[in-house]
Amino acid sequence: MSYIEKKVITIGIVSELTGLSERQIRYYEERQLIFPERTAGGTRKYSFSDVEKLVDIANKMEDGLQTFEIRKMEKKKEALESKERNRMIQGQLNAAFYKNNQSQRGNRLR
Amino acid sequence: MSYIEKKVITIGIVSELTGLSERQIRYYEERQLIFPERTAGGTRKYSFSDVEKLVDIANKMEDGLQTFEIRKMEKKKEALESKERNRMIQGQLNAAFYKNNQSQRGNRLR
DNA sequence: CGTGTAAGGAATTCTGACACG
DNA sequence: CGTGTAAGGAATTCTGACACG
Repeated sequence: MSYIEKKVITIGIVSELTGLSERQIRYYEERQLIFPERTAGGTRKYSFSDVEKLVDIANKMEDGLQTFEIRKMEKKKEALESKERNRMIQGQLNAAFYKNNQSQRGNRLR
Repeated sequence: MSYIEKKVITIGIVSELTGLSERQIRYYEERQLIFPERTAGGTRKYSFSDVEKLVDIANKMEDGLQTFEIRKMEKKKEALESKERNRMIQGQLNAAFYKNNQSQRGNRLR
């Protein structure tokens, strides 16, 4: 896993990095917009990726969006990405199948 | 500045990431092997780069090196890098000077 | 709905010191 | 020299609640 995804930053630092209050950051978690991990003691840990997402959320909030709308946009984006992944896997399968077919045919010709 | 250099990780997390005790991590700072930043309240903040350096230090300590030896190796490495930087800058200057000379000569020939 | 705040408690971190080998 | 540990205090974070609009 790359550094950008590693959950290692505590909420105070995230607050400084994003300019958001800790209250806001916790609230966006309550609304299922971000998903920090926890230490054994219960302290939240965020990744740089989370920080980026929070900045994005902050921008959308400024645009007057509500948390549930941002949540929806997020889910839609994930659905698109999942579809794209499937399309690529399908492409690989097709390519492999085609290649396999070609070699089968070659065998038959000899 | 890239994420890897940003000082955002507290000592507890660094301890988990490196497997070193907090005591060890603080001691290596005392011996000038790492240089965390501080929050306004005085809490140490480390970067992923620091984490990597700590793992490297841990390996060297296992090899029986003493902190001052590791410190020396570090300084030597920095000196080499500085030299290399200078060499590259000199190279760029030479190239620019040569190019300038060529165009000067071209002007003279016409 | 989204955010500030005061409250009380728990987890985290800090420093300086003593101990051991 | 390098590290563990107990001590006391300060900074940080946590939750649940009340407030406002």
